[in-house]
Amino acid sequence: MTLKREDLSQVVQTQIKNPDLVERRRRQIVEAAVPLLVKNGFHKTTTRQIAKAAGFSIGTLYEYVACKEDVLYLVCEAVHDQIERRIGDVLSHVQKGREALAAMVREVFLTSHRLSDVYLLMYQETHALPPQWREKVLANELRINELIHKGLQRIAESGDLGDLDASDLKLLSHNISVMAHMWTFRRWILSKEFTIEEYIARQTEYILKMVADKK
Amino acid sequence: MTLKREDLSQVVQTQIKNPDLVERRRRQIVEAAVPLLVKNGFHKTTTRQIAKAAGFSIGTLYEYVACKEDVLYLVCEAVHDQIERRIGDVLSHVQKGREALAAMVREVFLTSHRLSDVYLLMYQETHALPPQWREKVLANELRINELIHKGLQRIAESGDLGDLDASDLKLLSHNISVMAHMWTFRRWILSKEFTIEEYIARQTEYILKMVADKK
DNA sequence: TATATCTGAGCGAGCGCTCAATCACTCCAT
DNA sequence: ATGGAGTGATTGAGCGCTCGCTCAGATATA
Repeated sequence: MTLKREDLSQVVQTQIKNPDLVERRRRQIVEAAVPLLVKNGFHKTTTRQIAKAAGFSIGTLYEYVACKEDVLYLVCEAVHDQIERRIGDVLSHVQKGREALAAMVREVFLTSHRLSDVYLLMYQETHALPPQWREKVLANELRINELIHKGLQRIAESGDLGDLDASDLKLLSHNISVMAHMWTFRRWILSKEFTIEEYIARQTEYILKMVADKK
Repeated sequence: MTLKREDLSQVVQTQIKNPDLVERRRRQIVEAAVPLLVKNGFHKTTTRQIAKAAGFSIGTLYEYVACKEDVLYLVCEAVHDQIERRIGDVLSHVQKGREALAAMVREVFLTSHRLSDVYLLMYQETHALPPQWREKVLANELRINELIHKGLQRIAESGDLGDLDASDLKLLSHNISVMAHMWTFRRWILSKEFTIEEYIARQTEYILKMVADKK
């Protein structure tokens, strides 16, 4: 579910009348901001830098954004949007059984891998957001987890995953998310031992063990 | 292994002659800084606030610390120190077999739980440190993981954990760490479903499955 | 002409850090 | 005993600078 224009403008204020322009400029802002934020962090990145990288003046930046935090929020929204779409796609044609689980895990891990820079950024800088938006970002994270959870449920219904109750499935979905994020946080050490593919293969084995029958 | 006075003063500069005083004042600084940093983050916390909370003036603060980042570094050192000591203690009289593993896991999780505020802080603010010290902090994190790894090795040697090769044990130790940290990052949602004890119990089960024999 | 959008010099607040002055304490010459 | 010189530690007003944000005017568009 993409965040619609009206939703956005309710949250992030602007004086500009043309909604298409707002959307276009905000995309520019996000695209310009991401590499800067990833490289220097939120606090060391200046609004002037962002404006310059986006190709217009600070004055203009502040026509599309009410404060610096808005930029971070727009970035978070955009990223979660992208993640949700990717994982949602894979889940939409999910099979049954253990191979399906493996496929889902693979996609979650790869998505996390591809977006690891921004993911790290989000983990580190979310707390710089005003409370209201921090909650929105957390809710987004939760929605992604809900996708994984749904996938697990559907796979579990097919029967060959061992007897797992509802809260098992919930906890397992978080475990999968976090094991995926682990590559983001610990790549500096893990990549000395494994490639991303090896990492996925190993972790998939462990996940399959976790969902196996009790002895 | 506690950081010795000489080691510290090599890293964090000071003009003060009396080493005991340096140690005492720095303890004060850390104790005063932690709650402020946890609550407001590194960038929103002022050096004046820290000095005031520690009970002396900014001037004095800067006699024991060369820059604001030093404070964060001292905090990280202190926390890692504490974690390492706790986990080290438990591992020093570790038994054999699966109960030993459960006991170790329990301690790692509880330690992570007790220090979750500061742990979150470290994850979020480490990148504000100068590169040289960020590396030192990462190295500390690695040393803690090494402890868990050693524990796993010793337990695995007793034989009833399934056939795990060296890199299995390494990856598993990271999994244990990260599952412990998960409680820090996702307490806001996990605690709706589980108490910390329930969480530990469930995750221990999963971990035991992960180290079990292949079918 | 009227409206929408863009510009960037400049404002003002806040913050890290300094340093001249002060205080506290020791020790020795008287 | 005591004055005072020397040393180490503390103080906090204030400097210098950065950065988020504004707004009066310029520019484009219809």
